Amino acid sequence: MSGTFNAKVYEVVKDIPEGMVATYGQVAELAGAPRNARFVGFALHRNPEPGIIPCHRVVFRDGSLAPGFAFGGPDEQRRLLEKEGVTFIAPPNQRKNQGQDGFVVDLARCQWRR
DNA sequence: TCACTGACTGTCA
DNA sequence: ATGACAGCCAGTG
Repeated sequence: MSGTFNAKVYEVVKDIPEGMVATYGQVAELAGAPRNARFVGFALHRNPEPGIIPCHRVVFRDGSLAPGFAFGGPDEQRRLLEKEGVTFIAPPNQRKNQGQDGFVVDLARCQWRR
C-alpha cells in the first residue's frame, strides 16, 4: 500500500465517532481531495483493515448507504448505525437510485462535524 | 509500464 | 421537477 490518499481515508474514517456518520465527499475533503469522493469508496471497498474501518459510517451525500455493497446487508447496516445512536429518517427519494432502502441517515443530526 | 475502472458528486438538458 | 452525463484521482490488473 503506497501510504497515500487511501491511507488518509482510513485515518479519517476511523476517526468518525460512534453515532455519527460522514459522507464520501466529506471524507474525501478531509483526506485532502474534495474531488476524490469516488475513490473514498474504492479505498473502503478494498477494506485492508476489516474491523478497524467502520465503512458503515460512511454514507452518500443524501444519507443513504452503499447499495448492495454493505458488509453484511443494508438492513444490517441500518440496524447497526441505529444502534450506535444514528438517527434515521424516512423520505429519501431525493435522487433516483439512492435511498432505495426507504431509510436514510439524518445528516442534519448525525453528520460528523470536525 | 500503460490503461481501465471505480461504495461519488455536481451540473447540464 | 426528473433524467442523464461528465469529471476527478489513484489503485489494481
